[in-house]
Amino acid sequence: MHVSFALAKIYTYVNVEVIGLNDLGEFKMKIDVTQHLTLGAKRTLKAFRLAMFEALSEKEFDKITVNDICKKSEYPRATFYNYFDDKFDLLQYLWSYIGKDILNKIPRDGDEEEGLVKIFNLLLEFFNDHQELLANITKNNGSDSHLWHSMSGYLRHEANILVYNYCKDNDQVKVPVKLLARFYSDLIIAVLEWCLFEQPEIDINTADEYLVNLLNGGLNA
Amino acid sequence: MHVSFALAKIYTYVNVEVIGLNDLGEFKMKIDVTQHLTLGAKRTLKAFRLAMFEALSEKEFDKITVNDICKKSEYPRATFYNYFDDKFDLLQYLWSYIGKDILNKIPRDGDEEEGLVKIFNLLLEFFNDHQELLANITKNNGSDSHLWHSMSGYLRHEANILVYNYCKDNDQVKVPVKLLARFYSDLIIAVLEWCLFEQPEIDINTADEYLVNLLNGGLNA
DNA sequence: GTTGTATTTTGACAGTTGTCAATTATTTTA
DNA sequence: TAAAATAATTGACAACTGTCAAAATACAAC
Repeated sequence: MHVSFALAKIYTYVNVEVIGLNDLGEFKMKIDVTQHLTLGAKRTLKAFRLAMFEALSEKEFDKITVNDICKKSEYPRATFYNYFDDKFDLLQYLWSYIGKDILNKIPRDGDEEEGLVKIFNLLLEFFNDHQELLANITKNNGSDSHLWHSMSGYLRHEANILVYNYCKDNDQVKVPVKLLARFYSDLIIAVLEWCLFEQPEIDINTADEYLVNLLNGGLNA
Repeated sequence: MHVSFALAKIYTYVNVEVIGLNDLGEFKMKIDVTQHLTLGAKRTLKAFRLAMFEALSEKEFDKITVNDICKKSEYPRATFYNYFDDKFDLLQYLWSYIGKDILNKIPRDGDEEEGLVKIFNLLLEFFNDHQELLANITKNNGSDSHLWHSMSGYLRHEANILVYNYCKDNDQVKVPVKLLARFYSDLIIAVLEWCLFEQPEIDINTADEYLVNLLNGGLNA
C-alpha cells in the first residue's frame, strides 16, 4: 500500500513535472528544466547539484546515499524528494546540466556521415577537455558503473535526437529512420567508450577511422 | 560504516562466489552457476527463481520488494541475501537460467554475417515462441523498463561472446576485434528491440534485411 | 501594508534494505 | 554411529527510503 502509490502521486503544488516523452526514447526527470523556475527552486536545485558533484569525487555512486546529499546541501530529506525521485534522478539532472556544454556546439543539420563524425568528435573532445570529470565518473568504478551508464545513456539520447534530424529527410534508406538513428547513436557511444576506456591514448584520426569503417560496414573492411 | 563494507565482505562459508569477469564485458552475479551446488542450495535457488518469476507476472519490477520474494518463497530475508546481492542480482540469475534455452541452439563458429543473422533469428524466434514471457517482462512497463534493459543487457553480453568468437580470427578488419564485436552485438539488440516493440508484426525476412542493410553500412543503402 | 494564494520547506513515520552473530541442518570422517 | 566440519538458515538490528500533512515562506492583488 505504501509503495504501490509511489509513482501515481504527483506534487502538483510544486513547479515540477514529468518531461513528455519525445518519440526518440525515454529520458524522464521529475523536474522540468525547460519550465520557469523560481529563485528559491533554482537555489535549491543548485545546492543538490553541487552536493552530488562533490560527493561523486569522494566516493563511488553506489555508496552515496540521499542522506549524504542532504547533509552536504544542508536540506532535509523531504526537500530532496520534492525535486527528485531518487539519486538516479538527480544524476540525470546533473548530466543534462553538464550536457548543455556539449550540445550547444553541435550544428543542427548537414550531411549524415559528416554529422555523425562531428558529434563523435565533439564528445571525444569534451572528455579530453574535462579529464577530471571523467576521472570522477570512473573513480572507483570501471566503465561498467551505474554512473557511466547513466551518463552515456544521456549522451546516447541526445545524440539520437541530433542524428534523427540529420537523416529524417533521407528517403533513400532501406530501414526505418528511427531504427537508423538508433543504430547511429549506438555506434557513436560504442566507439566513444572504446576510445575512453580501452584505448585512451588513441589519436582522433584513428578514432574517426574506426567510426567511419564501422559505419560503412564492419565486414567489408 | 554500515554501507562501506557492503561489497568487501564475502560469505566464504557459503558456496557462492563472484564470476570472474571475462574480457568481453561485465556480468557479475553473486552465485556461480558453473560451480557445484548442493541439493539444499538448488532447492533454495529454485524457490527464489520461481518466486521472482511469479512476482513479475503480478506487478512491475520496480514495485517488487525483496520482502515480496521472501513471502512467496517462504524463506526469511537473510536467506535471500546469502544467495543474491539484491533483487537485480536475482533477475540476472533468472535471465541466465532462462537464457540457456536460447544459447544452446547457437553454432559456435562459422561465417561472420551468417553467424550474426543466425543469432538474431534465434533471439527473435525465442521471443515469438515465448510471447507470454515477453508480455510478463513488458507488462506495466514499456521497452524502457529496468526489466527489459536487464534482460537485453544479458542477451547483448551473450551475443557479444558468440560474435567475438566468429570474428576473432579475422585479421582483415580495420578496427579492433573487441570493438567490432561490441558493434555487432549492439546492432543485434537494436534490431531485436525494433522488431519486438516498434514493429511487432514484422516478418522475419524484412527483419533480416534491416539487419544486413545496417551491417553493410546504413548510409550507402 | 494587509489579505489571500501558491510555493517551498520540514519533521515524523511506516516500510525496505543489507548485515551479523548465533543457530540449525547436513555432510564427512573416524 | 558419534564427533567434527562444513553448509545453510534464521531473527534481530541499524541505516536508508519515500511519503504525508502541517508549517513556513514568498509573492501577488488590492
